[in-house]
Amino acid sequence: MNEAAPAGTQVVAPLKRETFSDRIAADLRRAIISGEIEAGDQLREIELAARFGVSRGPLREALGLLASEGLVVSVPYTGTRVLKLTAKDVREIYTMRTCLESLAFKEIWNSRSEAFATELEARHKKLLGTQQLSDHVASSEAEVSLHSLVYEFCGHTLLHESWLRIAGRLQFYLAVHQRAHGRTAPIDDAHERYVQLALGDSLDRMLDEIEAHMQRGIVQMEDYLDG
Amino acid sequence: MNEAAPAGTQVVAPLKRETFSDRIAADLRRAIISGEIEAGDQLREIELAARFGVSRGPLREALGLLASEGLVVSVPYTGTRVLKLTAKDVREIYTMRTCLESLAFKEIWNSRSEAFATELEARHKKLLGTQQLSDHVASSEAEVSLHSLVYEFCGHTLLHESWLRIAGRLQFYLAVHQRAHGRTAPIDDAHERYVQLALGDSLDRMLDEIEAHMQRGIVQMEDYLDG
DNA sequence: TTAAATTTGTACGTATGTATC
DNA sequence: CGATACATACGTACAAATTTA
Repeated sequence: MNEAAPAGTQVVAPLKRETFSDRIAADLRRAIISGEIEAGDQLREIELAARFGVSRGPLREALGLLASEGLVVSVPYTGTRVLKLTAKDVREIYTMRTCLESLAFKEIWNSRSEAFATELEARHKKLLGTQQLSDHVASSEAEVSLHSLVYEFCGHTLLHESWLRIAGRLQFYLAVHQRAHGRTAPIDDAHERYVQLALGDSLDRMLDEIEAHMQRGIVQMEDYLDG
Repeated sequence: MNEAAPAGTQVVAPLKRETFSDRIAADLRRAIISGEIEAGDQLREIELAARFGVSRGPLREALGLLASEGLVVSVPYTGTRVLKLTAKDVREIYTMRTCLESLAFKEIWNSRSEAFATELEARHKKLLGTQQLSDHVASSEAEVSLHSLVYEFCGHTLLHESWLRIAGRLQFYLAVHQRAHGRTAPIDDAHERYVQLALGDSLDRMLDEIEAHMQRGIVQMEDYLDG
């Protein structure tokens, strides 16, 4: 997850050299989401340390980061494995999202800026682009990025932090789901109405849309499991 | 090669399932909440490693855990410091709680068990006990424990996980606040109505109570900052 | 600019828990 | 049940990178 600075909020701080752990965590995250490392696979410290050209210290640190995001599961003295999502997990992600995203829109509603609107439409456009290219990874990333915007702009640090913690799992699910589906997105554009209402003038209708949007996500998942 | 066991490693006690990191994280958490280590203090790795009789490895792991709970803040190459709560932080904790706890009660409402009721009253009783003893740490722990119950019973793993991530910060704030106040609790029992409605038959009234309960917490904090 | 303090990363050895034969 | 292989957990010492004074 990139800590995208909102448009207009120029980061003054000189780019700090990221630590090895951060770089490795990012690489591993990408490998997991892209499916290069499959769900349930064991992550061996020595093997990965060699692969990334670092020692076990930073690598363990990176695994710890991914574990705190829930993307991998560590059991003391036994090992670390890539998360295997269950239907219950996905359902929980969606009910959680409904809760968090509703709060985010309540917080931001009366202070939505021009930059917010511009960036929202930009990310929507980007999402539509990736969907046509059938790039599962880019598409899932774009979808998460679109929904991230409200958290980035709402000014609620703790809420944003909580979102980042489940965003990785969501993107993981989206990528897996889309790969299994063989297509990159729902047939119709599920985000057209979302963007429109987010920039509209009725908070209540937006909150209803969030609820409905998430409900559609759950139904889609359950249909996939049955079919 | 070590010919004899170095002085620092007399920890020959048989390892239980708990790793060193977990034990140290728990010890540090307690030290921070109790005020033994003050807000803003720097946590030096070698110093702490010596204090707990472990090497840097497990200690860094423990710091990573606390950082993921938000109780300490790490900056690469500069150090790790104990969280210093701002008024905004506390406000965010309470709005977040409103959001999460409402969801928890919605989830559990139609499946509240007898065990849930029993345990809720037990924890309420325990809270009242600690408040009379003027034990700030125990009191803050008991209050967090009371509110934890619904998350433990609602069956929503992700929600419970999200709660645990902010529970530490909440307890930290409660302990600090109560120490500064010189008393352990609000003058009236703020949880009487909470428990009563949680076991009642109106979800809507419970949700209203959660909102009001959190609002009281915010007001109390702001009064304290002004006075 | 230099120097000190601290964190970060590397290397290798030992200890311990888990799993499997 | 025991032996063994394997991976993680932990210890120590040293080198490198970064920030601060």
